[in-house]
Amino acid sequence: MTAPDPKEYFTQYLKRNNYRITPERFEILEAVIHCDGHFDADELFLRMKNAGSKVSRATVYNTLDKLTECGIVARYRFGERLARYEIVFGTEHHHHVICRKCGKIEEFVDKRVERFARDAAEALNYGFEHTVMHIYGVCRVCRTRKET
Amino acid sequence: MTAPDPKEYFTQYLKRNNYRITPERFEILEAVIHCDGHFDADELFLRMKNAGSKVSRATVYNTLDKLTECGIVARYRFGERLARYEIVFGTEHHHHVICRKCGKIEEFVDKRVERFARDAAEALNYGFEHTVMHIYGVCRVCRTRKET
DNA sequence: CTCGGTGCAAATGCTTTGCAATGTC
DNA sequence: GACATTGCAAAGCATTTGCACCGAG
Repeated sequence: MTAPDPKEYFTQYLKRNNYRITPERFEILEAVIHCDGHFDADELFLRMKNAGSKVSRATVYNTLDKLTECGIVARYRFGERLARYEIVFGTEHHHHVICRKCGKIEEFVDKRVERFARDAAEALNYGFEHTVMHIYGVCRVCRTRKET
Repeated sequence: MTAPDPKEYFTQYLKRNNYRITPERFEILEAVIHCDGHFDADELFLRMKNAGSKVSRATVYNTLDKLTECGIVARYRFGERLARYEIVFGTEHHHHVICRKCGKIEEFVDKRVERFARDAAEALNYGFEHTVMHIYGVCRVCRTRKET
């Protein structure tokens, strides 16, 4: 059901929408594939720059938009101003638990979340697309340091 | 269980944390109480300014932080850079369904969501604080206009 | 050859900060 | 009186944009 390879999938997506196939776009996709966990746009840009890439910040932002549009990566806002990204191509749909003290983010998968979301969307007559659930709390480590 | 009046509650909160009781803070709380639905910081600032208030933007931001900390208002990021706020004092805990085309935001209450979030947090050994669920879809109106 | 894409730097927009003046405790 | 809070303007930060050049189709 999902294409076997994100590069292949991205190529199809670009063609289907009459976007151009450029080396920069694939260089960025390659870098994204090698990120694990969450990353932000500037972090990705700097990592690529340090690795000798010549792509510009603007192109990184532009390409992350395209990758988000086609569902290869997901964009999150964890109550911050900056956007965080994550590859979701070929992975199971999951949600996040965030520590309000140290910012650590953990993931969990539970099919029920999507069911709730779908029910709510239908009840309000929306065509469901996707849902984001963030759970905020304080992790075990931060709770044992007992200040504030 | 909740205090009867947000002003009273805010006063207690400020005292408890050795923050000062200033007229600006209560002027802002008053304005927040008269907002219905979601609003952003600048919108609130401008509304107050037009109504003749002398409070500064900085104080509006500062006070919204305090109101968020003590749970009188909630701060959301609906995938945008700006933060949106809403009074939640004395209201039922609810979630949001957002139209990806026109940006309309509707609310829904589902007790299962919070129960579920609590379980998930505990399973990962987090002290649960709160949860945010955003559901993205396309509203009835936007679906009937059938272009992209 | 035509436009969409790129790199750069400057601009934008939301939010925060520095600092001197003010007002709460 | 001490020090948190205020107002103002300037700074900050993530992101977007304008524009001249480049290269994919």
